[in-house]
Amino acid sequence: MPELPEVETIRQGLSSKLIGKVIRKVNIFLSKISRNNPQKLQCLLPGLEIEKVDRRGKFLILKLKPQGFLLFHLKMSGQLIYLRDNQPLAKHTHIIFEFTDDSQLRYIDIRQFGYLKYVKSLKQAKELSSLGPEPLDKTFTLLQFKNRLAKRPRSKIKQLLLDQSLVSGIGNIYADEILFWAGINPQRKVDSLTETEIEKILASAKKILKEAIKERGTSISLYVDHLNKRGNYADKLCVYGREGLPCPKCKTPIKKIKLSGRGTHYCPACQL
DNA sequence: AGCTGTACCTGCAGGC
DNA sequence: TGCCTGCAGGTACAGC
Repeated sequence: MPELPEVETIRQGLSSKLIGKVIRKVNIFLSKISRNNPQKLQCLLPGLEIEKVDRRGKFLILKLKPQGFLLFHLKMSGQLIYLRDNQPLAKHTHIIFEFTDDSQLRYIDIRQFGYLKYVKSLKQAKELSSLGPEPLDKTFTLLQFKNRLAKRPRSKIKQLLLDQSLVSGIGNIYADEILFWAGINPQRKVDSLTETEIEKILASAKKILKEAIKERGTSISLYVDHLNKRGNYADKLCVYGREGLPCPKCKTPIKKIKLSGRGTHYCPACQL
């Protein structure tokens, strides 16, 4: 479910709640969610303090004091919910972090694809080292984007927007929306794109991701923030999930195709 | 190297 | 009502 704007919304929310909290106890109900030995993790975490809440691509990172990091990947259906006190267990609650002030952080995941991993140093996290640049980073420029795309000239543009090693954080919803705003057909091969078109795609990516963060993410079905609240960007989607509905620009019905295994939505008239 | 299909899970919508 | 199929915001891996 969560792409960059959703994970960023959760990061901001958790940052306002978790900094300074000290872990008292960790309950792991479904051991496969933990990439570390669950018993070891349950021994190691109590007493550590949350120093900072970061995000890299679609990873959420809790920086711990005096040392260590907790990495979360929410994959399709993971949720991180903060609670002031003990509450009835939601179905599919797999991990509970209890803090010394009795508040809790719960990891909930219907499809069980997501995971948690503890590392002493971020250098040990190979899933982070293979990530491409942050699209909203000021240092991510047209030149850099162009050079990265140029390494895969025969690939389809949508496939590359989804490739986390090329640029991190974009998923299926925002890839479709980005290409709509750029007026580019998702099936276009990179070597057919002009410099102006690549520039439009980059500008569109920055604009849409920023707007989606402002709207606190997109809730189609499962996504909620750290307080169980839905995001508002679903109302602003132009193509994703709108097969057969009129294009907001030209009223042509939105088309849905399958592209590298993913549902792909676009306007056949506006996106050339 | 880079593509495709499959696997990992549960839940839901749609067709019959 | 219920059974069956396909699909879902992600990614890793096998096999070509």
